[in-house]
Amino acid sequence: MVANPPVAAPDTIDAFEARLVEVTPSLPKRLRQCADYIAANTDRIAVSTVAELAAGAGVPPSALMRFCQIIGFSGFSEMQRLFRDNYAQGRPDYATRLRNLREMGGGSASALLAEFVEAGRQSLEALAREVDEAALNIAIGHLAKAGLIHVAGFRRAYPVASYLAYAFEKMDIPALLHDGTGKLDHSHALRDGDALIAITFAPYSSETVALVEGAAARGVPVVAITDTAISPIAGSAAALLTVPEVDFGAFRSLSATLALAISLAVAVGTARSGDTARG
Amino acid sequence: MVANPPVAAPDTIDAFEARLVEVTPSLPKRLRQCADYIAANTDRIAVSTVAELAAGAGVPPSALMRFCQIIGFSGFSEMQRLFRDNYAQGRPDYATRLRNLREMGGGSASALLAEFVEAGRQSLEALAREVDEAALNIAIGHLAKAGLIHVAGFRRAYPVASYLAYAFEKMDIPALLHDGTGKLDHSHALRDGDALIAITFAPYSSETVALVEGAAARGVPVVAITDTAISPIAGSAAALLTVPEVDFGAFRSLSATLALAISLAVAVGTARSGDTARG
DNA sequence: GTCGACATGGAATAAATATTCCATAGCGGC
DNA sequence: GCCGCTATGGAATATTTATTCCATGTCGAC
Repeated sequence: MVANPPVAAPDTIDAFEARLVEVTPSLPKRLRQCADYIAANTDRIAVSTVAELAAGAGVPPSALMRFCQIIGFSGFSEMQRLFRDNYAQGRPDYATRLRNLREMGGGSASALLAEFVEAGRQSLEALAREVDEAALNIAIGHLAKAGLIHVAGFRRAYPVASYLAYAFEKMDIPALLHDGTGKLDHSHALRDGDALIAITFAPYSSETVALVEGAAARGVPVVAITDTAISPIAGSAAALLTVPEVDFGAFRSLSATLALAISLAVAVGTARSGDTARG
Repeated sequence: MVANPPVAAPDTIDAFEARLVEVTPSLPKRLRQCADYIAANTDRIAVSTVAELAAGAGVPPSALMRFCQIIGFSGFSEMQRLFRDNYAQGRPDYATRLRNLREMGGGSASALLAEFVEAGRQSLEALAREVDEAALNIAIGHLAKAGLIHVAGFRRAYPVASYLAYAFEKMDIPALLHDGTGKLDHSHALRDGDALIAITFAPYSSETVALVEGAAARGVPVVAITDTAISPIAGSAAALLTVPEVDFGAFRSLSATLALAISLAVAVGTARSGDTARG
């Protein structure tokens, strides 16, 4: 066979589909089957083997290999890589980003900004997709009927905590920000009927963990805003809200965390003013 | 090793997470790293190799294998099969999900969250489009050579200010957060060679405006992060960074402001460490 | 009907990937 | 400080999976 004209491999899903449409009409039977099956099952490419897809299409593996090459890939693996990379909605190509951060000398500040904007955007989208609505409603329930809402978050969680405290204050909801000023221990301020919102991300601050455990031990409900279900504060939480935030080493965008926090605050405000109006 | 008690391999994602939560606390260092990374990246399991995940977690592949077995799987492949099988249920794309959340109705937390997420996203996109690169570079220039960086922002700008202070601290850059604790006036701390980052939005806090004017009068360069070019601090600023933040209700998302702030901080950190290395 | 060009399937091979095993390092109890 | 345990990293091996190659089949042109 003469070498194909050097068709570049598609580097986006859109390019892939365009190429698929382009070549399909001229394909012989078996390759046509491949094209049809692949077109109808693009979502399986990332998680299947050649053998599985070939079986699904009703062709031998070698036919599928030829198909991949006709599309422009060197083989199946290259095609699969395209789909796997694109699947990682929420954190595409972490390695590239870290490199961008390191190579700031070469890049401009606005390139750096673009990276953080992108990280924030993806964090927000992931939050919308993955938010646990049930947990959110449970959290609101606890906070709406709390006497005093304690808010705790240190280090990188502190901006979130302070924003929550600000929002509660604006809405005339009794809230106390545990900020560690003067190394005072505010934990004695927790009383029956109160509630605690704790925000912490790995590496988890020991103050926050201790406060959460103290609250849980006293029966004060804890709303935990954290990164994973295995966070040390997850076990003590009455409502566990995990935030899928894209993280560059030390710096997380906080976009998703803040969006969740402010939604929570406003929902609590609404619930409370409803109660007040009614009562 | 004696055979483990026959722990059945989790057969759903939920069972997997439950098992993860159960075993994590008793895990030694390396295996804990596996658990943490896996918990934070469950979505990558289906499309990654052992080697990739192990690298992400910062452990050798054999550690990750042990981890899989502790969870109850025969090995990595079995764990991956669970995630690949569950992968098919295509996640709704962002637009669809957003619509679903919004349709939850007026006061619901989900609907609020959808609005705040969308506000944040639009703010970020607007920032990427409209950022004043020249001003950003000027700001970085001033901050990179400042002796001490003062950070001021009150009320709703305070989360941004505190995040900046945190970021600077992480990078060993001398910075002082003017937080108004104890109503002390830190303005006497401004010295020649310092710089000030001031963040304020309408209605502009008088403390911030006063601090900016004081700094400008002494020749201390001011980096202003604000909402419009007619902000009261715009006139005194050496570098004016306006952030097109979309408000929803009474609260601003801060997503764009934080993205800008963290970019600024990292750029300054890079510029400074470059100078140090060179000097 | 024969020839040639292309398509096809399957088996052989190459490559990637998972998995096991073992030597050693670290840590706690004595 | 020594002993025994567990954790660990890396290299060897097994397994799976992708890829190539070739013998055979199919179809159309003459």
